[in-house]
Amino acid sequence: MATEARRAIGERSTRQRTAVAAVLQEVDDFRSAQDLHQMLRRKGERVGLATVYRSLRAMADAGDIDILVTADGESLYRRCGQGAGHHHHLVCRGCGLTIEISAPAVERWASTVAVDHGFTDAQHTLDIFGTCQDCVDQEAAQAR
Amino acid sequence: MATEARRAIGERSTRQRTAVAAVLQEVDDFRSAQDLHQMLRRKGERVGLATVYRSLRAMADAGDIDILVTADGESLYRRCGQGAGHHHHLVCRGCGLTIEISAPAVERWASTVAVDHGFTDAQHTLDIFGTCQDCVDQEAAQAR
DNA sequence: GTCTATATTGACAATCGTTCTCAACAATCC
DNA sequence: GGATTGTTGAGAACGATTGTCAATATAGAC
Repeated sequence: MATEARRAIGERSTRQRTAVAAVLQEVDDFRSAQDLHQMLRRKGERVGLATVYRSLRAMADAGDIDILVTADGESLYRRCGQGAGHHHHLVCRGCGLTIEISAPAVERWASTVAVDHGFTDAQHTLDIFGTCQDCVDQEAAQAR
Repeated sequence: MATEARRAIGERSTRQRTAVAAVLQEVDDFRSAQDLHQMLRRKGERVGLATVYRSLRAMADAGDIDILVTADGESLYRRCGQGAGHHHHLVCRGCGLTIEISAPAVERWASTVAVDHGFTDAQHTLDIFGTCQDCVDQEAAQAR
């Protein structure tokens, strides 16, 4: 019987978990779990969908990846700068291009707002969505 | 055959739609569609779940209510200050207490960030979650 | 008020992303 | 090698949301 505390998920290194981490390294933008599962299949990696979800959740809990919930409730995942700490995202609606943004001033503002209203343990979400230059150009080309 | 353009949903005023709007007036915080449906039933109003969803979507499209998507993908709805324009929320994780916040400086910042990176048609989401004073007090009382 | 056109409703099926179940499996430690 | 136990996979289950379509109610014309 173990005297140590219960181990967190992600203790063992397995082929599947390595594969999920690897495929996340290949893309720069946010992808859904289903997308990532498809990518793994195409690469010939045989990983169950449930395992993809479990691995992603474990990585998110460990702070190794970012999660972004879309307006229709789907969760998107993306690796983030190791140890980059808290940051936000500028995401292209067309191609998914994602740019990480730091905004210390906004952090301070959010913190102040919370304190001013008597709130403690404050966290916040902040993401900007738009259309990047490339996608604007493409749309213009297609409209022709 | 009508020569006019297709009418938007929400053209007619019905008992059901009035009921959904009324129940939204009774609460100050964000509620799920399922919650609101339950509240209607308890009040004796017989409104189908699908109709609740349709009404909420119509109101959201008209800009009469706010939508907030939780981390687990559920959509929450709340009436918002009529014509208050764009604003953000400070939400209590414990009781759901919601405070509307305006932050012109943040609006400008977000807009600038988007433009600087060549993004157009930018929108953003920004919400702060924390624990309000009342909930902190309650937790402290229970821990005793 | 009556009539008509049609927007709206409701019950239920269908969809979709995500989580659960549990027997089979494999990583780690001895 | 063998035991222990975290992990996996297939499919079922789940929950929120949307689609379907006949029945109904509303707004405006008469």
